[in-house]
Amino acid sequence: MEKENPQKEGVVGASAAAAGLYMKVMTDEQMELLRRQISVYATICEKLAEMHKAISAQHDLSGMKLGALHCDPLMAYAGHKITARQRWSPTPLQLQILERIFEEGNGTPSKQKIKEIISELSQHGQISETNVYNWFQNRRARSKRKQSVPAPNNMEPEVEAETEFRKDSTKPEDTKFYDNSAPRDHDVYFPSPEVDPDELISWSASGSVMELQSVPSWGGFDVGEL
Amino acid sequence: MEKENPQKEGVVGASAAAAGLYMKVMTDEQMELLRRQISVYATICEKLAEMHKAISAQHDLSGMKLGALHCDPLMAYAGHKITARQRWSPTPLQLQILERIFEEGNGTPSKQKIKEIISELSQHGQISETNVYNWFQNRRARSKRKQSVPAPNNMEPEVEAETEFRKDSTKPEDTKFYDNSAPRDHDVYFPSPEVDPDELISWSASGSVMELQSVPSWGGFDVGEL
DNA sequence: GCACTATGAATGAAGG
DNA sequence: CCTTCATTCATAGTGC
Repeated sequence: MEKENPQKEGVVGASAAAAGLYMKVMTDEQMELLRRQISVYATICEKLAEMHKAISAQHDLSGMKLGALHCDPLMAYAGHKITARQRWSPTPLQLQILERIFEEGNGTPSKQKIKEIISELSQHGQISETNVYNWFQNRRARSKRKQSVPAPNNMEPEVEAETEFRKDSTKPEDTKFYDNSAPRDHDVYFPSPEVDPDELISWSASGSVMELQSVPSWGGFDVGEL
Repeated sequence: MEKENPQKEGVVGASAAAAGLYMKVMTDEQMELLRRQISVYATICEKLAEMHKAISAQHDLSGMKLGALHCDPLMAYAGHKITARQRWSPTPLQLQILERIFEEGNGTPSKQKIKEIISELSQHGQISETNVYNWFQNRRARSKRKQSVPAPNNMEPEVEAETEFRKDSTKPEDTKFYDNSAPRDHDVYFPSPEVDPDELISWSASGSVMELQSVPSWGGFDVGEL
């Protein structure tokens, strides 16, 4: 309730930036893409969980009906939970394709194009033309707003006390910035759960998990701790 | 404090975008996003390690409790509290102003109004246009709903169990793509729709975790430029 | 501590 | 295209 310390946050951010702690170049698009990718990762993880459960079940009972029973919590993914969702939502794969097409500079979603896209996307799940159309519309509008970040010429020497205001102005259109109540600085990047490094080493040695995507930018972070 | 005209920034941003090369230092916002994502990543790693361990152990001991124990948290990984990501919350003062504006019959929060509101609210704490926008949107939707709900008398008994119990609160942030997609093939995120437990065992035994799935989409990760 | 609630935020869809 | 609505997700705060 006492989150009335916006100014402070701004100062902190400024000092941190000045320290060169997180000076990274990355566009919003890239950020978004990264987010999507990791999202896929999360999904995969869940899927793995399901598999694991299946394996476990296999050891006990070889019955096939176990599928429904054991994966009950995960049935959400399996699909049809009683009634169909009223709202369409792209599957990760579809999303991938859509993103790709979107980035291809094919800014104009023409009817013809949509038809093609549809035929491709329908391979990965149910989809309709309106879905695609809407998606592109929304995507475009969104990315338009996303473009509002620190303007380049903001790198003026005077970055002192004015920082908070500058921040405000740097994200005019859309800022899902949740400072306001961020007394702590950005020292803690991620929780780094109590994972035994040994375990991680075991699998990381046999199969390179983390490297598969090879996100160079991550090098700037303490990912090595993982 | 309108000395900072958001519009000005917008123009600047536009020109930068027009240049087609909007390289910029990461904002706190971006930083937050990235941190969060990495957090998820870290969590996933942990879970993967656990699972791997569980599976390995299972080969030796027939005890199922181990597997179950490890599996549960895996599915519930969604609980990822990740890092402290504070979402914006209006300060009491801001809230007052917002409420007042809302009651003023200013039911339609147009872009221009938002800008005005912003410049006023920013004096009392960090805030962005999106925050204001969302606030009004939510506010309106909420009051609208509150009105229709208290009259269930005439309402037809919606026997839809569709509203599933979301109390499980263990929903991953990425479950947005529930289903709705493929009754016939929901291999959405995975190359193989119906995964054979046998295959899983094979890879789990070999140790290479990520290779098995060979997520095609990931190959397209266009972050090479990053 | 876990479950519930309130609410900020994301996004698909519709309207103009 | 741009704006708006509706639905849903995620999380912070709160009560058991």
